[in-house]
Amino acid sequence: MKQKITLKKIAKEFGVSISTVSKALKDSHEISLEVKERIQAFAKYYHYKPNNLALNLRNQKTKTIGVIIPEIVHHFFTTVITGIEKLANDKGYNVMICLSNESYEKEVLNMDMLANGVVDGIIVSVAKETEEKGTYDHFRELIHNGMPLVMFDRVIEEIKCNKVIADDKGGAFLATDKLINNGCTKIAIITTPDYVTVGCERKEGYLKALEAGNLKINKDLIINIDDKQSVEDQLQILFLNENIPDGIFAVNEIYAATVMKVAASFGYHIPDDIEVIGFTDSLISEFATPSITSVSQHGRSMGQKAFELLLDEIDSEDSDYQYKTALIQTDLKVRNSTKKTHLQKL
Amino acid sequence: MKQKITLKKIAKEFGVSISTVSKALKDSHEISLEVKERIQAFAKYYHYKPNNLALNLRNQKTKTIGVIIPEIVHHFFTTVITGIEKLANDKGYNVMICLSNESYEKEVLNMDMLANGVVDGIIVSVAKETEEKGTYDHFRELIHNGMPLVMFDRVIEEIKCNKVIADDKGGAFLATDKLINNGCTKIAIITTPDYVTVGCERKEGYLKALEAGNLKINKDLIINIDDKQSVEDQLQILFLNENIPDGIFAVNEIYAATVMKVAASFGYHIPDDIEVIGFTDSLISEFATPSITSVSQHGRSMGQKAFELLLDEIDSEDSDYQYKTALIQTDLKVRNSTKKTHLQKL
DNA sequence: TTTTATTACGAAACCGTTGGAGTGAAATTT
DNA sequence: AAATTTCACTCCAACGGTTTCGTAATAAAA
Repeated sequence: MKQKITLKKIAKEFGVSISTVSKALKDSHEISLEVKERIQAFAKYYHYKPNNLALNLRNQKTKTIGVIIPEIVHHFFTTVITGIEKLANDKGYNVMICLSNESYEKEVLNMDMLANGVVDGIIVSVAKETEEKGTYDHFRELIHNGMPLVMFDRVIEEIKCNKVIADDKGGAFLATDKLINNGCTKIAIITTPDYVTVGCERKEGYLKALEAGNLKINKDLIINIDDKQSVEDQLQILFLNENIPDGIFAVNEIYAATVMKVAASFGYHIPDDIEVIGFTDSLISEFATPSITSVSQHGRSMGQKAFELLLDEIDSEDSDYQYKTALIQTDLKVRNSTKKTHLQKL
Repeated sequence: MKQKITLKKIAKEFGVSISTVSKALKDSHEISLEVKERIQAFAKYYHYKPNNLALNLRNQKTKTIGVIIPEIVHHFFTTVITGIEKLANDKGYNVMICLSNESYEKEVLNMDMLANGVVDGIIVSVAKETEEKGTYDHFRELIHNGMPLVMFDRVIEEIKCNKVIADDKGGAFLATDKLINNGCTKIAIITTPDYVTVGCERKEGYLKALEAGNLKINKDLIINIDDKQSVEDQLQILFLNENIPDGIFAVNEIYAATVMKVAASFGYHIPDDIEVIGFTDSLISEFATPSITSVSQHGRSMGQKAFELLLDEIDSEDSDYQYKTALIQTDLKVRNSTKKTHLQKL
C-alpha cells in the first residue's frame, strides 16, 4: 500500500501536535472551532481514515469474527455463512472464514491462529475427525482463555458454550412420520457413522417415529455410510436383500439423490415403488428428477442466531454469563419423491 | 480475552528489559546462553506467542487477504474459495470473505473496509450490478493506492490488474461443437443479459462454433434470461415457436437443469429429442436426471492461480510490475443429457 | 598501562491512535 | 492586584512487539 495519510502528517502540515489533530477530528471541545474546521476539511479532502491496525492494537479488538467450517463446498454451510455474514456486517463486524476440511489438526491450527488476536469471537461447526477422536481440549482452552465461542450444527455436548442446532431429531421424525402416513411399512434410513452427532440425532428421530408408528426396527434397513468407500456401492445392499424398502429416509441430500439413482438402476420407480425423503434442502433436491422431498434446515436462521449469540457473549461483561442452546425448527418441503395421496393419520 | 502473556510480563519476571526478552526469544547472539535458555523455557511454559495486532501494526501488514464474491451459495465460487484458501494457508495467509450480493454498493463498502489496513491484497469477482452500471472507480482507486488486486471470472477489461478467467469462449465452443457433432442443427443458447461478461463470452463461443459448423444464427434460439422474472416462464417460448431446438447450450447449470424440466413438461425426451449441455460442473449436473453434460470450469485451479498472482504482486517490489491474465482451460464432462453415439467430425 | 574488541544488555524510536494529565496565557472573579 | 477559571493546546503513556544504537564491564591486543 502507498503510505496513507496519518495523524502525524496532518499534525506536521498544520504545525500542531498529533493529539490536537486526533481531538479535532473527534470534534473535541478542547479544540478551537477554527482549528477544528481547518483540520477536518483537510482530513476530509485527503480521505483520512484512522488506521485499523493501530485501532485494533489500542482497543484490543478487531471487530472481526472467525468462522470455522468443515467444508465450504456444501450448500448448508454456505447458507449458514450467508446468515452470519449478513448480520455481522450490519453490526460492523467482518467475517474470516477458515476451513477445517474435516481434519482435527486443521481445526486446531485454525483456532490457534484465530485466537491469537485475529478475531473477537469464533463460530465453529466441528470437524468429523474431531468428533471421531473425541478430543476437545482445544475448545476448552479457548473458552478458558475467555474467547467467545459458538458451536452450530455439529456441536459437542460436554463443552460449555453457546450452541445453535437444527432440530435434527424433530426433522427426522417429521420425515419418517410422513413416510409412515404415506403407507410405507419398510422404511430404511441411510445415515452416517455413529460418531457424527447430527447423523445420530436424525437416526434417533427415525427410530422414535417408527416406534410411534408401531413399526419394528429392521437392522437390514439401517445403512451407515462409510466415507472411505463409494456411496453407490454401499447402497446396493439395500436392494439385494429380501426386504426391499418401500420408503427411504436419507440424512442428507447426496445420500438421497444417490439412493434414488441406485434404486432406479434396480428398476424401481420413485415415488410409486419407493418413496424417498432427504435432509437439507438445496439445489440437488430441487433439480433432481423427481425432485426430492426434504427436511429443510433453515441454515440462514442458524447463522443469524449463531452470530447473535456470539455478539451477546462478546458484549457481555458478566462473569457468570449463562450459555444458551438455540434450537432452530426444521420443516418438511414436500416435492415429488413422495406420493401425493396418502392415508390420513388415525 | 483473558490477558495473555507479553514480553513486558516476562521481562518483569526476570528483571530484564523488554528488548532482552525479545532478543532472547529470537535466539539473538547478543544475549548470553544462560539468559536465553531461562527465558525461552519460561516463554514456552506459558505458551508465549507474539501478539498479532502488535506485529500487524509494526509490519504494516496483516498476512490476510480479502476475497469479495457476489454470492457464496454458489458452487463455483466455493470451489474457487477452496483453491484460494488451500494455497493461502500453505503460505501463511488468512482469508477474509466478503459477499457483495451482486450489489455495487456493497462491493464498494467491502473494498473500502478491506483496504483500510485489514488485508494485504484483494481477490474479487465483480458484482453484476457493477458490471451493469459500468462504474469502476473503486477499483481504480484501490490500485492507485497500491493495494494488490486480482480479478477472477467476472473481470473488467479496462481495469489494469492481474486477472484469472476461465476459457469461457473456448468452453462454449466446445459445448456447441459437441452438439453440432452429435447432429444437432437447431441449437439454442440460454444466456444472461449481455452486460454479464461471462455470459457474453460464452455466447461468442457459441456463435463461433455455429459459424465453424456452417449453421446459421437464429435469433429465436437465443434466449437472454432476465433475473427479475421466473426462469421457467422465460424458457417456455423456446418450445412454443415453430423452430423447436434439437440442441440447447445453457451458460450455467441452473438454466440447463431448468430447461430440461421445461422441455420434459412439453413432452420432449432428453437426450433423444433434445440434447442439453450446461456450464459449470457441480452437483446439480451430477444428480439431475438425466445427468447433465457440462463444461467444467476448474474453480479450484482458478482460485489457486488467483492467489498465486496476488502473492506475486504482494511480494513484488518492482515499480513497473507487469500484470498478467491467466486463462484457465475448461473442458467438457460428458454425461447423459447428450447422446452417446455421434457423427465423427469431418 | 593504555587502547581496542567483545560481550551482554538497556534505552529509545517506531508503527498510529487515543485520552488523561499538564501548561502557559488570557479572561474572569474576588 | 491577586487568585482562580477557562481556553486551547501539548505532553506523555499505553497498546505489544522489533530493531538500531549506545554503553558499561570485561577481555584481549598494543
